[in-house]
Amino acid sequence: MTYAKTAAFTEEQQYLSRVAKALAHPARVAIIQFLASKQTCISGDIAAELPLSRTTVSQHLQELKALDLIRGEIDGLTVCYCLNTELLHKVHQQFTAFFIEATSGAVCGPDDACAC
Amino acid sequence: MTYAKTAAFTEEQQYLSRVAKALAHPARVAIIQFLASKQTCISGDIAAELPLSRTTVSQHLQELKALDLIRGEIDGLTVCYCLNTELLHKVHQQFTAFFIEATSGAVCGPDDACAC
DNA sequence: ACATCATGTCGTATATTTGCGACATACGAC
DNA sequence: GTCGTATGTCGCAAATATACGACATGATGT
Repeated sequence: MTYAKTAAFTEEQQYLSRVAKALAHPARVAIIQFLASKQTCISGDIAAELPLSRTTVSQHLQELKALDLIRGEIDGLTVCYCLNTELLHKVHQQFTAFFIEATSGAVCGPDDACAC
Repeated sequence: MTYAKTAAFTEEQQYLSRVAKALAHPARVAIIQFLASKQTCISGDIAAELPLSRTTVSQHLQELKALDLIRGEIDGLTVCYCLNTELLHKVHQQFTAFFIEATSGAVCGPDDACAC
């Protein structure tokens, strides 16, 4: 991303944007929703469900795994992916805090009406 | 992003990922927080607060404006940016729904323990 | 050991993002 | 009108992301 001056931003801002980037692709959103829809963890069936090649899905999985949003357990021949619900809960709280901070001000009206 | 088969994903997944991409950069998170911190809307002071050139900040503002997350009112010589709190509230609800869906399953334990 | 199946990794082509300088535009003061 | 200020737009270079074929790895069955 050419984050020239990354150090100039808050840790909170950087983490929030990293997680947001993880969700910044419909395939990754779909992967998380798919894992959530199955009560039991699923392996490479994920690739079969998405309109992408195994390679691409694998890369998306690695990105989600890099943030520890999902976990992968090797079960013999297949790999068992599942959501890290604890971390997802924390991330949810952080996003909520951000949105509450952003919506509490209530500066703009529905149409326009800037309070300047 | 080379969204080869974008049509293959849900509208919900696409919108969620678009908003996530808007938050996928610390500068844009910082911009939203900055606008939220000021009770009154601020113009190009945003550029002065960030370690980026006016040009770059302007581009980030355009990206946020493209999603209608922020609004810009021209006030003579300066432009008055403010948050679209209504939309932000809706987006917050959508994110919350997504995270609740993702965390309700509770598949993985804290350490590992896949239920496969 | 060997063949087979499920995954992951590497290399690569294309598309997008990021950042900024240079220019264009628009308003207000004179 | 002219000048100075505040923004936005264009164009370019470098960094990332995206997608996938080809190959490597690792476990299972015979």
